[in-house]
Amino acid sequence: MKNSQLYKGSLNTIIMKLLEEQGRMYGYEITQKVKEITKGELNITEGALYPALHKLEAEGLLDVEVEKVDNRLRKYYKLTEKGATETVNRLAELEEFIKNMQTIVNPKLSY
Amino acid sequence: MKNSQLYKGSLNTIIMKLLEEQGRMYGYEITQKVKEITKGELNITEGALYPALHKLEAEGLLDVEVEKVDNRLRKYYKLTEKGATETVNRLAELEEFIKNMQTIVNPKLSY
DNA sequence: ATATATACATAATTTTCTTATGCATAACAT
DNA sequence: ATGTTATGCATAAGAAAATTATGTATATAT
Repeated sequence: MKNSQLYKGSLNTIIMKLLEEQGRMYGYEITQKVKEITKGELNITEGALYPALHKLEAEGLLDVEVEKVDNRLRKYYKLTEKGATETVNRLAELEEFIKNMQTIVNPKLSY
Repeated sequence: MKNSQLYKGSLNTIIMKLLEEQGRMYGYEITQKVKEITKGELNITEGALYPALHKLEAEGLLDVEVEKVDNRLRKYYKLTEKGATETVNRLAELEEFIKNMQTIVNPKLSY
């Protein structure tokens, strides 16, 4: 990812959320999309991304379609049915996580 | 921590924030405080906490004072000057992280 | 020609956590 | 009195997830 180790553990959720929103994406596209959304702050490294995609596929949460565009290979990923269900859970967990972290950072705002 | 791996990488920031706020705390107290703040959702395990405290101390970010209370040992930790400075940076990173994650989860709300 | 962008992949290592275990005292319930 | 829960620290083995460093290959811009 980047310097801040806070992103550790959030990569799978990020991937799944983007796929839920975009329908289907290929690896490189995901890295660019995240960079764009976070204004360059979060850079997903290939060494983290590709193994993560492979694992999600192995778990049956993603499906792959290989296509050749401009003579270059692209592997398009999309959520399976199981993956879509799981995404809902992960996003709920993420919201809880964010809420908890905000409570820790700013205890005065939570009541 | 708990089930959700999202908390990976956030333990150091949590410890430092609490110490900034509370002045000084001992390990067990930190686990209880976090449990209380998050209404039982986040349980810091000893296997994660103590090595983290030792590392922060080794990095010169924390100081320790050992005290005996009720015939039981307590190791009170507090931020060093270096630790206090670093805490400011880590909290800024945390706020950026939260903002970025919220943007990813809910892109419509960011403009 | 050379660098940058696009597009995938994996291997070695590091970081961080979980799980399991160990020691010891205090408080509480039966 | 005896067992369980709470308090308080610690470390070791293993798993999970990342970083860093490579490797391959095509396209595009300078």
